[in-house]
Amino acid sequence: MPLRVYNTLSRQKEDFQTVEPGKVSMYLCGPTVYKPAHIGHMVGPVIFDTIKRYLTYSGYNVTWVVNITDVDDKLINRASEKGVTVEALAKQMTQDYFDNLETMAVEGIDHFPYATAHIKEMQEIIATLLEKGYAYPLEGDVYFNCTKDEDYGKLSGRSLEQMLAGTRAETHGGKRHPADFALWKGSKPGEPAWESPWGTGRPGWHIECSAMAKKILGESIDIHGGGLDLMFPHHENELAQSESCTGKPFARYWMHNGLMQASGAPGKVGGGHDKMGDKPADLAAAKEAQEANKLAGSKGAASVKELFAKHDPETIRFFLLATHYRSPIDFSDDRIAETGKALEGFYRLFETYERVGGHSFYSLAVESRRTDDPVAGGGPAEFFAELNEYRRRYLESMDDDFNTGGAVGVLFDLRKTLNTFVSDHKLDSAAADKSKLAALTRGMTLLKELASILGVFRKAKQKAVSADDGLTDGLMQLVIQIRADARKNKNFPVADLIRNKLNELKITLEDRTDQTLWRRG
RNA sequence: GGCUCCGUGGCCAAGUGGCUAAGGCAACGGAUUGCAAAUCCGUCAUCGUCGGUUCGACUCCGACCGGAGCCUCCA
Repeated sequence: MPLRVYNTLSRQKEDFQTVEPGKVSMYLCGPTVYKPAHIGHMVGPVIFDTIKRYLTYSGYNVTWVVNITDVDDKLINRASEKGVTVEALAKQMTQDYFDNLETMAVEGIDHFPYATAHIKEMQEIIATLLEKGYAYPLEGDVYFNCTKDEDYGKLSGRSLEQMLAGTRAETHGGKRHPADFALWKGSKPGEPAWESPWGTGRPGWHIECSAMAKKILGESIDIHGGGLDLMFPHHENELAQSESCTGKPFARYWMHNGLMQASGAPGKVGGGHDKMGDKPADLAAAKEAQEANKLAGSKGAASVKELFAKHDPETIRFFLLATHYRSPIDFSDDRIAETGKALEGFYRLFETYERVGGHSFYSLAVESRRTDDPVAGGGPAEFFAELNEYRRRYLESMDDDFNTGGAVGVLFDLRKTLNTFVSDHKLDSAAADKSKLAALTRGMTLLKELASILGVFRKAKQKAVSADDGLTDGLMQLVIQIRADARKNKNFPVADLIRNKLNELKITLEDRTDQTLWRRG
């Protein structure tokens, strides 16, 4: 079955066909670097990182661009609030963003173009648009002429008439149509500014992406991604500018990820308000309620760094991928903690494998490209049949518009099968039939291969390293030894006392047939 | 008011015009264990409501109810 991708433009899944065979160009709208990233900012990168991993696995050569918006009203305002230069703030926040991406195992981004480094390219597009009559200057600004663009609104499904009806005040008096948006803004004193044929100023928001995508990826790209909130006006405008400029389709597939929502956010009164409607009072109340629901204004807005202190980044990544990318996700600590529990079983399996197989799960070498060769090896045929079925189901899910939620389910099935294999063949004991080991290794390798596509289980988790670690381990071995003696002598009250006290210290003991294991938590 | 979208077991969540509607968390029963832990086996849904289309719908259409996002430079 071929890969199918949901295209916002057509509102349906389409067969995936690239502009150039074998190559994929992908553009994702990046952050405005004015404050530390919150979890919502990680959703797009994690999802598109996974998409890139899967496309690469499927044999495509992918080039992925994420822009950095380092000139913008919010940035200017915040810099002046904090008394630092726009440049310094942007640099600091960009670094924060990069750090977070690394922590989240987002590794596939090939280019991070900066808006301020592409002013010339933006001006070229604006000049072309002016030349073709798609733009007009107005008092030091330059506006895009929506009326001139016949299919304006095709991405978000809005018509100019509808927008006319829905628009309220605050539009620049001289604009020809309220929907017209700024390509170039004349600058006020003290703001970052560049020379231009239309006076000193800075670019409008939308033009950046058009210019950088065009420069790095070309006039027609394969995938343009972003949060659902960017569909209108940002993507709509980007699309309008780019296509009006080049006369070519800008992006084949527009992909929008669902937004993270803070569940249980204060003021989540939902429902009671008739949206933006009638009376000004209601309007204010509705707006307030809406603000409260926004991630940025609620407890979910804790910076990702704060979140990393509470949850393993791998758990967070898994949590994001357990739901379909187009669905909204309710964020809450409990939910992530639940995902953490679900992952425990995998880590336990990896430990078991290391004990049984003699080497680390993480050191297994996996296929980096998709192959049609059946998973095979010496051992029970039913076992291999199951492995093949899991791989088929996994790939089928991913081929269906990157259904990571379905793929995650397969991972859990595979885990169960591997655990069953270990327990059926008593591999986790001294009397293990070592000939079954190769089969287990093949299964573990498949698990690693499939998990790698999601960008999880790729590296051993960093253990909390501290100066006393050697001491702790030594002490634990001593305690375990003492308890083993007690158990041997049927002195269970002492053995249980030790175990219970350790539990209170958040240490869990696991008595196996030939040894006792311990772990924190 | 306009434009998108969603409503699956206690919670989260995948999915399909027709075999027994994935999986996770929680719960319960059992195996295992000195007792636990871990693991395994088993139990746990008719898919918001009402109509319609169809031989047949949870899956298509309509209405209604409930929820979300956007229309106002949040990813």
